[in-house]
Parts: sequence; C-alpha cells; structure tokens
Amino acid sequence: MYSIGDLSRHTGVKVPTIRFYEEKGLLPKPARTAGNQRRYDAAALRRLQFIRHTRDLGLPLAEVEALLTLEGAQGDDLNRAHDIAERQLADIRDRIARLARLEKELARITKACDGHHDHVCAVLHAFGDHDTCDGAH
Amino acid sequence: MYSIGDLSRHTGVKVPTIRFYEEKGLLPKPARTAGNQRRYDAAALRRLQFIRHTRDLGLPLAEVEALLTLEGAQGDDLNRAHDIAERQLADIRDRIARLARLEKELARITKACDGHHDHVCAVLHAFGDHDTCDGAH
DNA sequence: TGTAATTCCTCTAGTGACTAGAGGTTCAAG
DNA sequence: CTTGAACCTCTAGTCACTAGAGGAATTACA
Repeated sequence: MYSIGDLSRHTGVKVPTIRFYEEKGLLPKPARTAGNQRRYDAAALRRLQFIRHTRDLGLPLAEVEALLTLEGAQGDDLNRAHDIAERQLADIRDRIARLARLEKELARITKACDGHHDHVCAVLHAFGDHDTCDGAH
Repeated sequence: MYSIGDLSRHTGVKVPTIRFYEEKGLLPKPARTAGNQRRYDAAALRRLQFIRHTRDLGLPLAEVEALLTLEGAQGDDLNRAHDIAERQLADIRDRIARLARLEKELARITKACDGHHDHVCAVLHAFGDHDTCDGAH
C-alpha cells in the first residue's frame, strides 16, 4: 500500500494533482486509513503512470479518460484507441510545423536588431510589423 | 474612427478579447460615442496589431506588456526588447525539440498497433509503458 | 420616418489543468 | 512520547480567453 506521497514519488505527479485527478474521476477513490489518509494499491500506481505518460504526450484529460475506459476493450473499441493516437500524432506534427515558422520569424527579428542599438530598435518595429513575415499566421 | 467590430475585423482579434485587453491595461481606454460605444483611432489599431503579432509568436501577455512599455525607449531598454525576443526564440526551439521527441514516440505507438487488432491493442499497452520510450520525459 | 437586424454594452461564470495557501489532523521515527 | 513531516479539506488564484444573459445603441433598408 502506497501513501499519496509514495505515489507522487513513483510517478512524478504532484500530490495536489493526484487529488485533482481523483476529483475528476480519472483515478478511483482509494482506500483510507482509520485516520482518513489515502492508501493506494499497485493498480492505482499503474493507472497513474498511464495518465502521466499520456499527459506527457500531450493528450487532454478528456482523451486520457477515453483511453482509460478502453482498457480491456475488444473489436471496434480497439480501433478507437488507435484513432486517438493517430489524431494526436497529426496534431503534434501540426504544432511542430507552426512552431518552426515562428522560429524562423523570431530569428529574423532578433537579427534585425543586432549591432545597431542607436536610436530606435528594430525589434520593436519587427514585432509590430506582420507584413514582413514569411509565414502567414 | 473604428468600432470595436471594425478593429476585430482588421486584426482578427475577437471582440470580447479586445475588451479583455483593455481591462488588462494593454489597450488604453478608447473614446466613447454618446451611446457609450467604443471608438478607436489608428494608433489603437496599430497597438492591437502589435499585440496580436506578439501573441501569435507565443509571448505571454506579461511580456507583450513589457514590450509595449518599451516603445520609444532608448539605450539599455532597447537591449531589453532584444532579450525578450531571444528568450522567446530559445523557448520555441526548446518546445520544438520536445515535440519532436513526442512525435517519434507516438509514431512508434501507432505503428505498434497496425495490422493486428486481434485481442489486446498494443496502443493501450504502449501508452502505459514508459520504459520502451527512447526519449526521457 | 419606422422598423428590423445587427452590433454593441456590462456583468457573471466557465474552460483546462493545475497550483498555492490556510488551518487543522495523522503518521512515523527516534 | 514527542516532534516534525506528511497528510486532510476547502477556497481561491493562474492564464488567456470564451460563452451567455439581458438589455441598449446603431445601421440599413423600405
């Protein structure tokens, strides 16, 4: 049996966050000691690790919950898990592409300023000036 | 003179968001008609475009505000604008690197499932299994 | 000029995913 | 048996908006 602090140390999820997950129904309500403190079993630990991992992968809690209900699923439900993963992959690729565009533009902006801090900084101008952007956003 | 809706159409910033920016002090309180509706001038439009652009670049409102107060600044203050841009560039590069790791792992997960939806989907297993990740998070 | 559609106003509350703090109780080590 | 760490509940705050209620002003057209 683990205390909430044990669970936190094992998973890297902070104590208040574990309680938050319980409140949201992502973790089942655990057993309690006579003094009302939470005590978890190995299944709870695995479940929390699953949540941690999927959150790290960027899935919103609603999708994490959807995946959790698919545990032990069969047939079409399995495809659903697959779909969630693929959707998330597409989303991440999209985010990477957009960030790459922003990177390019910020690099341009910082370079615009290097060397000549005389009177008016080009950074401020470049930040305000959307027209000179390569990428559209 | 622009109405709040005009400003919204010109900048792509939604009407309630413009009011929100005003409340936060990012936009000065505009003139009002006899009927209490907001009327903006060209300076307000430029300022909102600046905010829009910097927000698109991922800067939090606090940094946007810092940049706005640097308008017309001189000397060391100009370097400060430059610093903000560089910090943001470093941050974006970091985010890209982390997303790239996640992309790799999600690609692995979706592939683990392709082809054999017989009994237990490998996606669910892979989501829960952090040990087989290449990247650490 | 009348009226109807659209836009605007303020205000409150909700979102996601936590985080922080107050004020108090229980547990574990020495 | 004491002390200090870890635990409890509850409320409120964060960020950057977004949604909705209920009502007033403006604009377009007949």
